Amino acid sequence: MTTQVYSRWDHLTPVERQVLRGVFWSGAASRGALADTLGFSKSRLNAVVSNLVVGGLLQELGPLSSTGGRRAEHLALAPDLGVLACVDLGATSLHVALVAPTMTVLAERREVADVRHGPGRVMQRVKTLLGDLLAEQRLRPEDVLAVGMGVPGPVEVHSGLLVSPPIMPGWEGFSIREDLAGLVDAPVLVDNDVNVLALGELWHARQPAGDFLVVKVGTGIGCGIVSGGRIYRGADGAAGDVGHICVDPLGPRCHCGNVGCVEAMAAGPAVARDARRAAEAGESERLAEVLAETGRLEPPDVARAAREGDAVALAIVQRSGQLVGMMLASLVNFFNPSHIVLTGGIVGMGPLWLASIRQSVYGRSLALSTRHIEIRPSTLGERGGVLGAAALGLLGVLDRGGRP
Amino acid sequence: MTTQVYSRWDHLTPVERQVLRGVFWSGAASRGALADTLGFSKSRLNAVVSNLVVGGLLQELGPLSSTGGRRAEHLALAPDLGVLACVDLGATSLHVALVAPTMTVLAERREVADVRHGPGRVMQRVKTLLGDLLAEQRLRPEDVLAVGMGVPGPVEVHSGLLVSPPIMPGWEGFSIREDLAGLVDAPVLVDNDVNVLALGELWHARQPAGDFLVVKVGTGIGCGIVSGGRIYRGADGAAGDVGHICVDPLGPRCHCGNVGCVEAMAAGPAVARDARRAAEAGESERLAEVLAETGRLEPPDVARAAREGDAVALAIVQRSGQLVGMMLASLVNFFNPSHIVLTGGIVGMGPLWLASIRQSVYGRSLALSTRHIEIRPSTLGERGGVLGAAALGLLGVLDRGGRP
DNA sequence: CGAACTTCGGCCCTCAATGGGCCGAAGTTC
DNA sequence: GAACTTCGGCCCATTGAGGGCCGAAGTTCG
Repeated sequence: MTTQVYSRWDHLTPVERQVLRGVFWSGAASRGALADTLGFSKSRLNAVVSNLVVGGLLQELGPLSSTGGRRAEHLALAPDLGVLACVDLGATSLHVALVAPTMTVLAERREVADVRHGPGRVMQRVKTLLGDLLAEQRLRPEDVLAVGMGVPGPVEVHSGLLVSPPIMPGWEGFSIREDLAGLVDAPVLVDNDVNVLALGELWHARQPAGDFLVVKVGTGIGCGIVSGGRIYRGADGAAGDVGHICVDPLGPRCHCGNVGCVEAMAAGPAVARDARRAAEAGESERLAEVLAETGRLEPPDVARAAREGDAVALAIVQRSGQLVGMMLASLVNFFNPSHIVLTGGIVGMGPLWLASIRQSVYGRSLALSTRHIEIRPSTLGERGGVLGAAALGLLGVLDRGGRP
Repeated sequence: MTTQVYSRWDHLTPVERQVLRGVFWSGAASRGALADTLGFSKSRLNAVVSNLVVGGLLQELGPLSSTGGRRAEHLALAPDLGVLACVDLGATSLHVALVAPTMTVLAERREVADVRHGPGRVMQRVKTLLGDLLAEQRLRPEDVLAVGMGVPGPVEVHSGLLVSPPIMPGWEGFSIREDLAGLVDAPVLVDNDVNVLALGELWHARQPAGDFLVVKVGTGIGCGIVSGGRIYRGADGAAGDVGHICVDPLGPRCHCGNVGCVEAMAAGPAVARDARRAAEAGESERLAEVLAETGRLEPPDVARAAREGDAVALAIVQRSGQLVGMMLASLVNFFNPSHIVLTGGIVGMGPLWLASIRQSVYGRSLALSTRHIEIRPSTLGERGGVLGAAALGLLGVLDRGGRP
């Protein structure tokens, strides 16, 4: 496995890419199923597949279970193709992983980070961690097939440049692609973190189809949009910036300059702020205790207090859910998604918060169809980011040969 | 031109359909331009085109202007293919037209209608008007290539059935397709009126691409969504139902059961209601005069009073614009459209209303990109509906052979 | 005013790829 | 154990795609 790997991907024909995408999406694919899915004749498909098997891009994993006749051969992306280097950068966290083309996490590192420290310090950690993981897996930089990375701000996907990230001062115009070029000689795909999460959910659904939303509520609030099975980025790549949707014309002023932004009223910092205020004002003994004992009061602490019966904490949790739900109700009426996936640190607040969101959304969704919309936490959990980044990197190579 | 026309369309190959779609979208197309657009070699394209010309589906309209060498032949859809029967049904209006495949309106009728009279009475008028127009143009029912129709409520596009239309009692489950089957033996394509308007705008932009919104403000408020150059309908076909987005948690109760719906506070009836209230309360002499003189007080009347300096009328117009703008601001943050097209009766209120909308949207759009979003009235004017319906019918035939 | 250059459309010919048919292998259901 | 299904591999005729070439029609120079 040398640099030839990269060039091998680079010289794939469009049809070969199409077949590999088919294998990626279908998961456990046989030749027959692929031919049906892609609308190929079995001759054509077989010609392409055998070529890819010989070339080492596809592997046969033995027979699948029978459906009444001879068992089909299980096709999968070859693991010795290389690995996907995946980075999930949050506002306050960094998650780096190596993922096989079969979407298995081979190794990972998670640590606290702060994007406000600027690209220099953060990217240094990214490179160090990636290097450590590669060494741990006895892999060389040439073995990296593609790099996928999610960042907590808008990205000009084509160039991979960050554009005016409000919570990422100092990153404006920074080229992650260029920065990582020294580490690995592979395509670098960068996108907004919610888009990356949405891609992860899309992969998890095992089909490049559907219309749904992935909403991340943490330090800020963002939304990944899947329309027709594809990530929707909007006319300028700024779609999904829902944190500054107004949910209360009489609400408090947000740092963006407007009033009543949902992010300023219901995201993590707002919950923490309200809880601290209640604790300090003596409105809630329970919250005051936690603050005194631990010195901090984070959303999960507030949720715990609410579950344990603290009325003030419960009101704060419900208020947050209600406001997020109001925003989501607008989106549901407009976009009519089949479901909404919730992620981000604040989802750790648990079922009370979720119930408030649901109540708020269902109460404001009038159409029969939208009344049954499913609102659930991500099943991918904390690995959603790196898995999405893996899908981003892999699809970047399969869609366009890594040229974003 | 007999029923063979329909069967001729029905037996087109996918490639032929693709070329015809290319001609439809490009407007004034030459062979070379088409080959480039579609990614065909000139041999391939020429083979298909000559076939279509011989078959009478395409026509050559003489040479285009030169670009430095021999002039290209102007290709267009043949007008003797048949006509598109187009119906634009509003909540209170009916617009029927015959349109040539080249998107020229051949004949039209417009009249007042009320969908609440139920499908029987309304569809009778539709059929009568279509029959009149056909007779006037000396066309037979067999000459109708397809029927396109927009209705003011959600439609299950595949079956052509109306689903739970709030302002269309009695239409639930009514099949327009079946109803019109007796009149013409051609594909019948039915969609929500805003989706039809969006299709009209898409055609007017001369390219099946882009991400934008078409917002209709009249009796209700609806929104047609164009995503990636295609009409986006959502998971259940209910997307764009923005009339019941909440813009004021303390607002008045809407007939839908919630409070603060933008439709209940800013659409035509709300403006009329506020104006009448102000007139009757003696707050505005000007409005009271109009009401006394004409016995009515419609949004355009209010706008006229505002332009003539009436402060109360101005406040009503601005309030409506402000509320619509607040809703649009949410959509802009979420969807990041390149522009927003406004249609519907209330657009007749003019520049004062538009200015309020713009001010409200720009004030709440924080991203640099979304600050420059263009908000403008439809350039298609009152014909937007039937032109969109024509595009719906024609594309229905070109996309899927009329099988919706 | 004419020669050189461009652009366009039609035609032909070669080459490749596509799809269908056929067969043997491997399982399942009686 | 026989009949039926399903799958993969192979072959081969046929189609259809692409490139090249030429003539026609215009434009831009000298």
